[in-house]
Amino acid sequence: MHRSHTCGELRIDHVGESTTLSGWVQRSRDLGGMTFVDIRDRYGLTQVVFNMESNADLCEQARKLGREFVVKIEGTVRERSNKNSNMPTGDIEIEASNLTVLNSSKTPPFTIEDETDGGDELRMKYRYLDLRRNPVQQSLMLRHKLAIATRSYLDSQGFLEIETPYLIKSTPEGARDFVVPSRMNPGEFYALPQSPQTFKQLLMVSGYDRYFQIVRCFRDEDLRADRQPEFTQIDCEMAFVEQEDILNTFEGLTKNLFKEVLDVTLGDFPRMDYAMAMSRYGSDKPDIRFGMEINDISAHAQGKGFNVFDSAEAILAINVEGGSEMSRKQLDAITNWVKRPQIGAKGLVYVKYQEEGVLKSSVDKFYSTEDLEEWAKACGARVGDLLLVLSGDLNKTQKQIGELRLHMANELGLRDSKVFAPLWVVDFPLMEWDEEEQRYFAMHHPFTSPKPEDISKLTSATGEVRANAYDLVINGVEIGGGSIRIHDRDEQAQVFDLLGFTPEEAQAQFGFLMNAFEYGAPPHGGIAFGFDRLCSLFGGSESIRDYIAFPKNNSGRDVMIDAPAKVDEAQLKELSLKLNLEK
RNA sequence: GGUCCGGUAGUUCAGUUGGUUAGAAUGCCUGCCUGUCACGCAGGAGGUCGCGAGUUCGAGUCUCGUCCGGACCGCCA
Repeated sequence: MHRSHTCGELRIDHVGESTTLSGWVQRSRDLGGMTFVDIRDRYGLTQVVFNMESNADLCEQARKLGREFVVKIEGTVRERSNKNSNMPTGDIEIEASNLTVLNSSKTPPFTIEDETDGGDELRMKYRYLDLRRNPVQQSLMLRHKLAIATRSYLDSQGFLEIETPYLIKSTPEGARDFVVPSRMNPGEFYALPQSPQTFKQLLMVSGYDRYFQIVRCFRDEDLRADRQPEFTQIDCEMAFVEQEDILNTFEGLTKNLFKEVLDVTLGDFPRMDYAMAMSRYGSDKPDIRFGMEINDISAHAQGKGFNVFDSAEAILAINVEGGSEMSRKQLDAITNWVKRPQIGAKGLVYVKYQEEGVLKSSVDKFYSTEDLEEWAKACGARVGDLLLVLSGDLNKTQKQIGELRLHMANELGLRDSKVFAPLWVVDFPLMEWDEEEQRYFAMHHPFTSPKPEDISKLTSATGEVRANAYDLVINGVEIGGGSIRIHDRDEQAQVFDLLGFTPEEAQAQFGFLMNAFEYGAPPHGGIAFGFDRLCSLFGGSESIRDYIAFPKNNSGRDVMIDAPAKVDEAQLKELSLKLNLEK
């Protein structure tokens, strides 16, 4: 037996008991006559004491222990004379009677502590050591709790977890596929699923009317802090439902997870249509933890001789409460921020509401105090506030000022990770026009149904058709998204047609689905939650990598195992593949 | 495909206008120390300044290229 207790469980009540602990040496303190060694496992930390007086040999052995040695300690639980209230086991210590080194360790390249001295790169290379650190273990435990709570809740609601294949077929729509060559079918490839979308719809056709799966998905696109090439979804689908049923069901799941895992009680989620989200927040995933909404002041700002505004399609402003004290330097910094290529604004106009009747702006030459008061009124600004104004093309300016809104909120500390503001964004457009390719693309995916009242516009005003699609947004993060699907063959064929598929292409790519619709497909719809993002939201971190045991780096590499890697010639030959590495 | 930031001791970083032997903290090693818990004290070892060219009397420092890491834009139905 290597242990009778974990390193996190012994308390004052255990005093006098004999115990066996196994774990890693966190740190040792050699005081000459006695040596303290802290032993760590994922449950906690326990102090072991060795004394020259009572057992000199053992104490000598203990002095030789290095960090991260794996040891087995046999001894007696004793009350400490000097207690440490900072640790749960701080009232007791183990007086060792025996010490076994189960394995030695090289000195790790970084310290295995909460505040490690290791940088990201090194920690990823030695991820197995990073995973020993308490904050990382806490993150993975949080992930586990969320997964268990999800399964438990959905099970209680009658959902079945059903696995779908990972080796499927590549499709042209959507993200790039990861592709897997087939040895037995030379020249042919599987693709890894971007989501189990079509399979879960087929399960609906098959009558499994409540399905879910915590499932890995794959997309061969560039990475971000919140985007990995393989990621996990809580993928769900229901039959015989309308949008309202889905929203209620998964609002229920979300509330339950917050209650179970964080003990946070959420009220009912507000609903906001896409058009309003864009006009008020400049984003389809608004952060509504704070106000600072976007105001259109075009009516007040045009026709006064300021050419930049007069020639703009839209003039949009946000009101930064209490911002009128900002220095020239601060305002210049904000101006530079919006002018960065990533934002791409040409410039920034500001108005400081300094006192009643005193408004100072960067465009005083063109606007009177009365004009500026009009703006302030339109934005609900009061004395002490600051207006920030961007102008230009409506869609672009909306997004830019939406970004500025988030930037200012970050600067002002308005985005508290302990506060949760969920909402449903609904009524997304069905399709978006792509200038480059001169065709429509499905905004959600091609299986999304149009709103019945907009179906008449499908061919005449395609871009105006709204979809039965919805996103769950929390704190400006898209946590989930879904739709009521098309379940009628002809309607699905029409949508493929609008997306530029020939009937033959549609049949070749998605014939299996459309054929299935001919055999009694029930009305159905669903949603998928980004599970990694949900974890990071619950854990209060920006990066999902903290919640993935073995994540990929910025370039999609696993630096620990050094993947991807070349395969040898024989392997290529077996797969009937030849490399063409010219650029 | 693009923009920006970074790469100096095991690690995290500093390094002025281009100028003597490249520093700090921490970790590591040695010694001392009986109540520490970031123990303390004393001493020591540890460097291809990512790599390659160039400018210069002289490059960690400037220029170009390249590799690696990070953030972002495009992309992500």
